[in-house]
Amino acid sequence: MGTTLPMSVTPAGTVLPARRPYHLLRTLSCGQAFRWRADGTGAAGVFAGRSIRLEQRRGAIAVEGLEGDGVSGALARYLGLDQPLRSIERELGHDPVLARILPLTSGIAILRQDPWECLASFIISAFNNIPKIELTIARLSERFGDALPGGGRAFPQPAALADAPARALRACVLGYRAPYIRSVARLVTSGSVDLQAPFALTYDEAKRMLLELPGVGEKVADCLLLFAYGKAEAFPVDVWVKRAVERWYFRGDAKTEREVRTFARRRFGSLAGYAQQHLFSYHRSQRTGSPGPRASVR
DNA sequence: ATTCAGGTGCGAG
DNA sequence: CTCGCACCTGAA
Repeated sequence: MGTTLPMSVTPAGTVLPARRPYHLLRTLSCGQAFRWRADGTGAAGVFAGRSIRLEQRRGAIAVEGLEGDGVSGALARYLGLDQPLRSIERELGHDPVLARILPLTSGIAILRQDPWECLASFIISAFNNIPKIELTIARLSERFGDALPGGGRAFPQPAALADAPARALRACVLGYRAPYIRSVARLVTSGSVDLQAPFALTYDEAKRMLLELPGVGEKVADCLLLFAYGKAEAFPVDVWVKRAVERWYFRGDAKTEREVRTFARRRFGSLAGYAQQHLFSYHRSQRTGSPGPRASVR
């Protein structure tokens, strides 16, 4: 899917075309990535070693901070601007539950994140809560990430974490996940694990490989397959999605994690990942009250 | 104080 | 192979 979308560069910055129903803030704030800071109209974060800010305005994404870097195409791909959301949501809308939810969650694309950052981030997410996940990743970046030209820090390179003293990792509130992070960092740094490999593998093959990594179980593996490797048939089952599926598809009857995953992949097929995002986003917004899927989650 | 939070790795049956 | 449980840590 190496798309080359048309784009334009103006003195004000770069502008990427975004087709309806693409929704930038919903995409960046539904738990796929943990470093974007929404600020009402847009979001600030790091991409390709630059601190940038994004803002959606009628059919386009305005980008500040990326002038002349020649990575606009890569950014468009990262943001999922090339994904046919209209037809995807039309298809998902055949499901009565999703048909009811979609008006509130429409426009969520699947990000194409860097595999390493995604791996480390979702290991950290295990048995954790979002504010603390964000805190941990922010501290790791501040302490171990490369300084960026426009201020801010990159997500830490594997090598930076591979050699990190246990004490320094503890200061980032990693808790019991610290050894997992250091282990995967060493595996990647040493070359014994190739994080590019899953791109060329099938969903099942790639999942089998990822499950070998310390700290990576079914849920984290599916997050990686979906958010980094573009395997849209992945359906990560976390506590929120499990509850949502039990409630809306099984009248509240308890199901095992495996049953939920099997059910979803069967029902939604190659679009299971999108279905998961809508279910997760909607259910979580209900539980946590406002601001809802449309706005930022601080 | 007790419970919960976007699970995973264990050992036991 | 399924099931039950401990687990860093901070906020409610």
